[in-house]
Amino acid sequence: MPEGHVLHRAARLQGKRFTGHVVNVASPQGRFRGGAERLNGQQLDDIEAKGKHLFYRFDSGDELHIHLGLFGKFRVQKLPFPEPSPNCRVLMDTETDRLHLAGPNQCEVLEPWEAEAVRNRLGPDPIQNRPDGYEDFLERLSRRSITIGKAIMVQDVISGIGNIYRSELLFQIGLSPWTRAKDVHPETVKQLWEQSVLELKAGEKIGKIITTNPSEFGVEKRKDLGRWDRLYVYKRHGRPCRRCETEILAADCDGRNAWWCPSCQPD
DNA sequence: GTGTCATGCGTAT
DNA sequence: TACGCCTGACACG
Repeated sequence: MPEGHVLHRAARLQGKRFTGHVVNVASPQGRFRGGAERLNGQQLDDIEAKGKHLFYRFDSGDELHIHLGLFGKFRVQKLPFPEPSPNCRVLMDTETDRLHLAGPNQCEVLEPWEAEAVRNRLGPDPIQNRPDGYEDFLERLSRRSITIGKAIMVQDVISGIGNIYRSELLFQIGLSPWTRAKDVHPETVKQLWEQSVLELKAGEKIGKIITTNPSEFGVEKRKDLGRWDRLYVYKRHGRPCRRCETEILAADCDGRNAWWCPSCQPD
């Protein structure tokens, strides 16, 4: 169940094992017909993540486009390979390593221009953190007459943020999810962008979403935080705010729950 | 065993 | 706003 940090981490870790190798590609589940055969025997040149999307570039120019959706899961395996699960959509093998993918929302082979179109549609990615990232975000945001809580989940506005980061980032910068996107001051938008860069990069590094500060809990490292001490507001409705003790609220925001502190994040 | 929920997203109404 | 799609973990009987 991935937000952007998971895909960047996957690209980085899989890259170490698979790029530069000629790979065997198969689909035990059989729902990647035409794709597996087309990629089989090609060399994998590069893996790129943007937002929640992954692009595997092969030497013919073909790009394997994967979006995990809510359920998709990668497993990287080493010899001796275990039996693939029946719902395995893609198996990609080198001589020594195997990538096992199950349950993706999207899994398709694209021409380079098609893959480029997917990437161009997406808003700036905080983990890529390109120089024009903030301006691009601000510009895409200012066109939306929706709340900021909705807007940062729209992948065309900013890519990679999911439901956990939405609530956590807005709490961290003290912005109510119910503020209209157009009304957010550019300085606050900048803060939101910079906080996104910080948190998503941290998430990519450790492979977990942890937004709280360990020192607030009397421990040194994030990994020493208890399971329930890692987030400020996500799924903490009815519990006291970690900063001010006010009761955390939850409400549907664009079809999914958002959590916020009404005192730290006033409307 | 069955039911519910989840870090997502596209399409129809 | 509702539903379909993809799967696994967990709570409950």
